[in-house]
Amino acid sequence: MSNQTIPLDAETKAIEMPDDHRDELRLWLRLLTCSTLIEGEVRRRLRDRFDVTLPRFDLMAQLDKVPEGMTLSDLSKRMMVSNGNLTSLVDRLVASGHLERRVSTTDRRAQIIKLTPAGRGEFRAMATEHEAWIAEIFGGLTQREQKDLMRLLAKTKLSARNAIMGVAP
Amino acid sequence: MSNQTIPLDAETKAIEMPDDHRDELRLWLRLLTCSTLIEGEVRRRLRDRFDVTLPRFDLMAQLDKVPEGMTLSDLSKRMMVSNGNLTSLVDRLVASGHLERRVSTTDRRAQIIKLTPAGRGEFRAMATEHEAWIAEIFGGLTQREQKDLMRLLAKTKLSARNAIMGVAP
DNA sequence: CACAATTGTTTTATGCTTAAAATAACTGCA
DNA sequence: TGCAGTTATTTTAAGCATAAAACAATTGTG
Repeated sequence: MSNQTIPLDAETKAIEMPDDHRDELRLWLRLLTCSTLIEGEVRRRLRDRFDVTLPRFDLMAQLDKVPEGMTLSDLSKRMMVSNGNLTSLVDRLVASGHLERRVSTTDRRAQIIKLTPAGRGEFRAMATEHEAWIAEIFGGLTQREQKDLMRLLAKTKLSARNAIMGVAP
Repeated sequence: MSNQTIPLDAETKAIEMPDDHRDELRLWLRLLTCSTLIEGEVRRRLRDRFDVTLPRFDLMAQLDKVPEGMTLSDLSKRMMVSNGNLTSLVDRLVASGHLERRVSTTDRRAQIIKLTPAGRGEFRAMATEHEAWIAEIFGGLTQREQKDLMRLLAKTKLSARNAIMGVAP
């Protein structure tokens, strides 16, 4: 398809370079670094403070938003993880008393998963601290910068989705 | 520590809200969504086009930058993964002929890992396509927007590092 | 030299993640 | 009704990831 870039080094742009995509690559690596850095710190704190993993926290966060609960399939769509993944995750959270599952009355294949009162209480406590951690982590940015970043990330998300889904021509 | 501004923008702010960090939370979730979305697509394409996983690609990318190779410890620092993690990853890539390991001449504990010529050739081919994918994914942003995003992410990285390490007072 | 501390790597136990295959229940329709 | 196709979930096999423990070799210091 494309002619590849001839990797002359950093400052030598005098010579022509048909497809230079290194700026985008740097941008992606920086985005990934930020994400990895923050995610790692959140994992660490959840573990140290509450002895909980991020996947379990995320799962409870989804359920907290929907008090009546939802099926495993709904949950897997919302969390953007595979269905099989959730089976064992939910199992463990049921075993620890955070979640409750009951078979749907209208569809015997499906199960409705929801937080137990205890699970909800525990989650809320964690969520409050979690929110403060995130505020601390982004504290070096001004309101204005946060707003700009938000906008640029929204645009990035759209751009990525188009590249992934294939943009309708 | 800091008194935060009370963001009076949305509709629900008549009632008092002592610590509202929801904007930062939204920002973090958006950053994470972008990162997850792009990473997932890169994984998918690496797998479909080259039958290689992202961790293996990343490992080879690090080694491609240093032709003389490096120790497992150096590699784990650069890749920000645990040492034990690399053991099996390197094993597999040695088995498939992409990597070569030899015991250091100066330190009998250490091993120098490097790409084989075949491994390097294969990696270069993958890297070229990979770079084009990333350019495609970020293609919806103007040069200006990319530059702004780069700057804001640099600042985010700094801010996060400060929160993590504990900023020197 | 001796030996404590450090450094480089592997092993172990545990958990998350996926894709693909298997199982079970539901739905639409001839 | 019967049955093909779809949908909900679980199982399986493989890989990635970590922390902590174990081991081995090196370094620094009295």
